[in-house]
Amino acid sequence: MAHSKRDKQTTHERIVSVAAKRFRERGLDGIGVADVMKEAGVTVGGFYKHFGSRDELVVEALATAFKDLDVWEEHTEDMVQLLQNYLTEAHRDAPGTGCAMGALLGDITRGSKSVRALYTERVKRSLAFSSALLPSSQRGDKRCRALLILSALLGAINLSRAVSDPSLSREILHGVRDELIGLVKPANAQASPNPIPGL
Amino acid sequence: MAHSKRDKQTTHERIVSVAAKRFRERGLDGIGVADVMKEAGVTVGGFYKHFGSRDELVVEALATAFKDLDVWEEHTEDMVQLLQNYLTEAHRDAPGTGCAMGALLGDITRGSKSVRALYTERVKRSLAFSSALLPSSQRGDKRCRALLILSALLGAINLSRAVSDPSLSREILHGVRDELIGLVKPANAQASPNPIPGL
DNA sequence: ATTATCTATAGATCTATAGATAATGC
DNA sequence: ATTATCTATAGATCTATAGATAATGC
Repeated sequence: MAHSKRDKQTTHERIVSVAAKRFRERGLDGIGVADVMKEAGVTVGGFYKHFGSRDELVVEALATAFKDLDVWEEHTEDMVQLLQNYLTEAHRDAPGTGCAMGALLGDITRGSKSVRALYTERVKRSLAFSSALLPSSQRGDKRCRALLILSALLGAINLSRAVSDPSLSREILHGVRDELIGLVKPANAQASPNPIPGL
Repeated sequence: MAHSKRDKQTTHERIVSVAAKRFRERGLDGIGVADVMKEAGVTVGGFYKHFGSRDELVVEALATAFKDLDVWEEHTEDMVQLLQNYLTEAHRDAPGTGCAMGALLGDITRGSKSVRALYTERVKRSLAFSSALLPSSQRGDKRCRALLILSALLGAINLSRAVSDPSLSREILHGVRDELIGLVKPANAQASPNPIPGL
């Protein structure tokens, strides 16, 4: 026990990293500080030397979880690729390392002011990112299209995790994915603004 | 104290009714049995004469909350009407009496087997209902379109409740609503398979 | 001397149970 | 006599704090 200042920082990072994972898996109320500390390899007593309150950990963990989204966006080149990566069984089954906006969607409403503010900023960033990925020739407003896509992605990943029927879960992921791809794809014959006669 | 069998039944219904409202507002873990009993006008000690466990109350309350959806569906004549009623600020601000699929979306994943099974059945009913409302001439699969609409509705209502910026919240509701209406509308010039001349 | 972490526990909250009380209903 | 509800509490869990311990770092 009683290590250096440098060690304290890595301990702190370990605590936040464990929390960022477990909160996404079990919800913001789904794991207590004692269990987080234990999984980080320390005991509960030191917690308040690291955080002023439990909610401070929640805020830090949320910020850390959002970093995964920044990385995700950096590796995303177009909207179809984003849709194909987001709506997968692998993502559905790994909420702890997946999209925190999705994993915590339902928890945020009941969260603290700071938690909601942080989440709100992340939503704004995602909307800006999605808008920028959409083709400018798209009919209608790019902003509204981005709002629809974000809502559908968050709804579908949550729904696919909620239902207990595996084949329905798969159907949700693939159905919504294909439907959204159909909306953003450079529009083949079917959906052209100038319909080709006979189709 | 100590009323008739008839009174027990109405007490039971009052407990479930309070729970159906509060669970939607605060989540399945957001209110304890003591507070539910108190709001129903009884004390906590009688709880286990009404329910075998807390989870039994959750299941009954969920079933009761879903009855509001049955009523909603009965009063819904077309998809545009459904979208216009669902994605409103009034609905966003009244989760306790609103759509339970939306209010509890994020909680179900961590719910009991019975809770998830009940939720899953309700999702299946909603998908069948939405499919039936869609015009059969719609390009693409009606089933996939219904999956997209349900995901977008649940995602948007949750997102509008989560964000702390009121104007963003409004934008989500109205943007997704208009975008979905654009997808299902008997299609003006842009996307109609059988465009009516002059419309 | 300071401090990072430890053991121990206070105090709040929650589910579930035990036993008492006062009506109902054969 | 049965039973619907009551008061009271056991036992588990959780956040937060107090004080001890054993390293670090001036």
